[in-house]
Amino acid sequence: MNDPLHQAALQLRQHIDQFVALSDEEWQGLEPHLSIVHLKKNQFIATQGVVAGQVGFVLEGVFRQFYTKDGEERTTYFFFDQQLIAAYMSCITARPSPVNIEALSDATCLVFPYAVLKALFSQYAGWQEFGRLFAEYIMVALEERMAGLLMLSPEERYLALLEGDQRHLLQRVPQHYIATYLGITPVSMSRIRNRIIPK
Amino acid sequence: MNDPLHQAALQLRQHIDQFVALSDEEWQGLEPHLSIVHLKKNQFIATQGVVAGQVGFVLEGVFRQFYTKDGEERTTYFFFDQQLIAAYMSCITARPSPVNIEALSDATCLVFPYAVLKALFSQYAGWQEFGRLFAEYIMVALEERMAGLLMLSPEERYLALLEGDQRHLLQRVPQHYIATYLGITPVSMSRIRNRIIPK
DNA sequence: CCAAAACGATAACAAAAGATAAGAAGGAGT
DNA sequence: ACTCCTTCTTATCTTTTGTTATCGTTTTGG
Repeated sequence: MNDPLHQAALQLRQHIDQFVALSDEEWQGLEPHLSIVHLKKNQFIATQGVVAGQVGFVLEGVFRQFYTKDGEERTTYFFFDQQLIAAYMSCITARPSPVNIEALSDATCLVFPYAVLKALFSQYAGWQEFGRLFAEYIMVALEERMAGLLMLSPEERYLALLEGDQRHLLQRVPQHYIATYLGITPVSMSRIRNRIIPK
Repeated sequence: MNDPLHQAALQLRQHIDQFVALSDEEWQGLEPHLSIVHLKKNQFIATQGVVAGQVGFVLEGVFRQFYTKDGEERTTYFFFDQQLIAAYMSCITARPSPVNIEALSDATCLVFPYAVLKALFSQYAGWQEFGRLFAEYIMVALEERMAGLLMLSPEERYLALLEGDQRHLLQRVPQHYIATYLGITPVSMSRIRNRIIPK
């Protein structure tokens, strides 16, 4: 019995159960394909221009997903413990990933091939439903993110971050990454902080 | 036989077939619940604060989806012929819609209750798969939209619109709606146009 | 057919953000 | 303990965008 792997697998199953309750048989479709990967700080688990084929589940560590353009980086998401992580657009479309995903700390992930998940979608009703619910979940998150970028000023976005579910993010991630996450420069964010805090 | 309704239903089926090939039986699960709705210009089919329950399919007309905040409007999407249309986030989450959807012209839609679709999801594998693929489709579109807002300057966003799949949009929609779609003011967009066109 | 409203361009000014550079503070690794 | 690198702040200058208002033009509705 591979104990740490099994332990991790249980955590993943628990996470997936928040979307759908899988039968043991359905779960057995995935479990044999799981493995554990250790990553060092600054290591990439997805690279721009490369078709992504792996899905991960963060056991420990912090990650950022970001675009680059003309040497500039814009962070689109942060990933923490107990979260599924993947260049999901690339998996779905089977096209080269537009984004990179980088570990911001030493990290441990459970990983499995997207191809396995895709096969499970067509094989088991439970997995197919998970696929829908998971996509819907991401969709809602993206909609809210887009609405924030479209509706709020940089200052309002920073305030929203301070007061939102993601508050913990500020303690665990360098500020210049957060700045690009908010669609502004680190310098500008520093000014905003200055404008806000005194009040 | 209700001919115009049946004709419209065929169009919808054809559209859905682009995601999955439904069996006749699966299709029959939806068809009886379809009806046709005529809308006048400026009429709303979804309203901020109200839980959305209907899904539509545009047979004719143009729609915009927009947020309001402090009396200001920001357009998040435009809908045209042969597209599914709904305050989908609200349907999925069963929470009050954050957005309005308004007809920009007189319009005709095929409509059905989301509850029917939801029931079909759990009843038929084909519909469940459609649910996943449709959510993934929207997800990819939202990701690209978010990336545009995060990575591109207003001018680049306008250029991207000029050269993108949505080019036709410019002919069919008033410019001040497009401006808020790009996350800028109409005045600013007018300046951008001036800066661009001479070249 | 006419009056009112909507639309788009433009100008002038204010506010905000970007670019760049310099410097302080803290950590990591040797 | 020391150096180097990263992170963050601050200052200056420039550019862009927002705001407000005005003015033709077009569209709409009565």
